Amino acid sequence: MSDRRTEIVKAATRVIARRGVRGLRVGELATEAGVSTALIYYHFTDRAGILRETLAFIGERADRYTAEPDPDDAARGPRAELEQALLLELQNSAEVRENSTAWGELRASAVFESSLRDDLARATHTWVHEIAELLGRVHPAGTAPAHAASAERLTALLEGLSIRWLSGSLPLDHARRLLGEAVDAELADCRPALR
Amino acid sequence: MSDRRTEIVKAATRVIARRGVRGLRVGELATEAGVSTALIYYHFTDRAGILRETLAFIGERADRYTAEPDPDDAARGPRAELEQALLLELQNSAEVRENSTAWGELRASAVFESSLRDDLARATHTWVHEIAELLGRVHPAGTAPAHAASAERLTALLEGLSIRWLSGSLPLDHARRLLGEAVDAELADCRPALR
DNA sequence: GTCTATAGGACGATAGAC
DNA sequence: GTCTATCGTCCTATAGAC
Repeated sequence: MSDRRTEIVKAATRVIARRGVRGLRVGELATEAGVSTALIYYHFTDRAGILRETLAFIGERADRYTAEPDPDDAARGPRAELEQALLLELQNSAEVRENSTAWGELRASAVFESSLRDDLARATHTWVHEIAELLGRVHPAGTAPAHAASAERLTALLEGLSIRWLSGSLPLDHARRLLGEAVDAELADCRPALR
Repeated sequence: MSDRRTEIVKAATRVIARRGVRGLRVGELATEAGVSTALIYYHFTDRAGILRETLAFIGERADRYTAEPDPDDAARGPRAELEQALLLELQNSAEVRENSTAWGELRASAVFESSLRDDLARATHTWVHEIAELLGRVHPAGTAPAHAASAERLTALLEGLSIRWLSGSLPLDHARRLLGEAVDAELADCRPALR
């Protein structure tokens, strides 16, 4: 991918984080990227093309967060790695906030645009799988299906807490605490056995 | 409120469930309601006015679901009432699906439109409070703060599972099972005591 | 590859008759 | 209260020069 294309995709991520997928205007994207609207159509054919590539970029970047743990966390063991992989997405840094916002928008848009659903389901599945694997390393006694279910609950909870945070219904530190407690509960493994 | 206004608000709920808050077109709403666009502006001033009243309607209707339990569930005790209050929102009936979709859109829109945030936070708080109260009746041994935290986790999880379902990343029966297990886990109360 | 300029259409909102 | 008709704006997409 050429540098220009990459620049435009990154600019699109910023605009989506600011205005939403459905608030993205090609003109505003052009200004953000410092190019003309015509150049954007030259590279991406149409608005749907911009969205498709940008959402793929967001999915990959979100994946990288969990797939490539911080070496410090890795050194502190799988438990720390797990907590970090989840809590990392509840942080008030510009990049994380941008990614969470864009990911939430991707999710919300897919409800009405079926063309996004396959990519989204795939990205979700990959993410859940990575968390399930971490759970397996923290808690080798548990079964694989139990870890899969825990991972699904934790990631869905994270998405729910994240959008509450971003929509102003839940302070960030409160969201982080709730998620931390949920991780503890999933690891406590005192729930009735597999149904 | 006049009959016509109510009709239009209900039509707007259907259009929002079909196209999203940001996909709502006044012309399409007019067709759906069987009136002219001019009449809509006569009743609601502008597009924002339509949205404001419709989102208030959605909030109230969602609230009614949990606030007015099915008499059968109430008779089977608070535990059944709690499970129903939560699982009720994961159902493939037209009305529930419509409400879940519209609620999710309201949530997602509030990330970018601060004018919606106050109403949304209030509605969320009311909902969490009702669930916390049910938890207190199921599990009188627990403390109020613990019930509040459980209610926040369960409702946030429900929102996360709901949008995964609606966006095609999670089958409905799977979502229902994950939520049921989470309810069991919150009631098992084996997590480390209040932090 | 990148620009300026603009065509063409969609949409929010209003005017004015009834 | 309700309609038909339309205005003005914003936005996607393209034409054509460099």
